[in-house]
Amino acid sequence: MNTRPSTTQQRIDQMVAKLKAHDCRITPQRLAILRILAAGEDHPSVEMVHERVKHEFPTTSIATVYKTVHLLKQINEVVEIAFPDWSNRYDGGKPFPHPHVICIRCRKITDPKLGFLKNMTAQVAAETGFDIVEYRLDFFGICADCKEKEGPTKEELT
Amino acid sequence: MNTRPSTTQQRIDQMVAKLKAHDCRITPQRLAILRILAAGEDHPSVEMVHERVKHEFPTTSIATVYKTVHLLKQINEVVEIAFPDWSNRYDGGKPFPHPHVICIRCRKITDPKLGFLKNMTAQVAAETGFDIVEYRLDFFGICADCKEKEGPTKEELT
DNA sequence: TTGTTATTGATAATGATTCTCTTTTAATAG
DNA sequence: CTATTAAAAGAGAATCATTATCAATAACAA
Ligand SMILES: [Mn+2]
Ligand SMILES: [Mn+2]
Ligand SMILES: [Zn+2]
Ligand SMILES: [Zn+2]
Repeated sequence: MNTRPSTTQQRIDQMVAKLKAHDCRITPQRLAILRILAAGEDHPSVEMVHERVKHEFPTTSIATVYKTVHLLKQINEVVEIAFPDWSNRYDGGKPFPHPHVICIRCRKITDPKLGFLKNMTAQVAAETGFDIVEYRLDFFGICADCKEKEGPTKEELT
Repeated sequence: MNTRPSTTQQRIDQMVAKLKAHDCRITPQRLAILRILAAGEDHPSVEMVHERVKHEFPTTSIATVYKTVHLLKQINEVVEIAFPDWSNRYDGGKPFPHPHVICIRCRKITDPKLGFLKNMTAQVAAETGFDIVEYRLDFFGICADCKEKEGPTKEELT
């Protein structure tokens, strides 16, 4: 039933280890935040993480969530999917650049399985003379659930 | 010398036509903003556009630039490259989704020529069940100029 | 030329994120 | 187990690019 892949626990352990390596303390709040992020899959916002953490620790400040997420970003243990129009979203399950598919209706964010990204950055580096350190690839559209709910859409460019 | 490809004038004309089709008025300020955006290549921010427009019309408000850029975005005559950390940038030369290469030192933004994006969105649509309406692909790195200025860099993740 | 109405320009408001500062607490050693 | 100390939590103010507001101005059709 509730069988999570053991990789989630492994990810938590990795994150804790990395934090300790950086002389950071493992507080109960941090551990809770970290567990939520490590689960991945749902790409929550800071506010969403805050809501969930409060179930365990009701006095948790949203500032603490912001600070923890920022810290994890610094040490490359979480990927930030930042948006100018709405809240940033986070993926602690795959802490390296990877593409995302984003529903512009319900804002669901998922990780597609794609095979054509092999040597994308190498090709760009050769073409432009840049040293590429990371990339960001987002596809925007309407998810299957939203399509079903309101029929086919014609134009809906953001 | 100053031979611009005639496509810039064509782009200006396209933008003007589209604005008229939407019952928008062509003011001198708008035309100036539009000329700057149509030139493309440099991907300016609103503030940069404002600075340049003021050479022609010194009383121009930055609000006018924001409003014009927003309008052009609505009618799909400019591509917005939005950032959470710094000012958004705009490309009026190629008003359709295309990849960008961004220097994290000097913030130069260029259009790479890439050939592997053929049926990228189709593949994602098939894989995820989404109707993909647009995408965003950014490569972040150090440009050739910046590399030269300060020697090779090891880690510089944002 | 006139009338209508979109646009301008100046300024206030917004809102997610960051900053500041005091209190609390994790981690370590004795 | 307790004391020590620096990191972290929590609360609230500050930031800043962008948006909203509104009176004054001007584009454009008649
Ligand atoms: Mn992801
Ligand atoms: Mn471009
Ligand atoms: Zn959806
Ligand atoms: Zn550079």
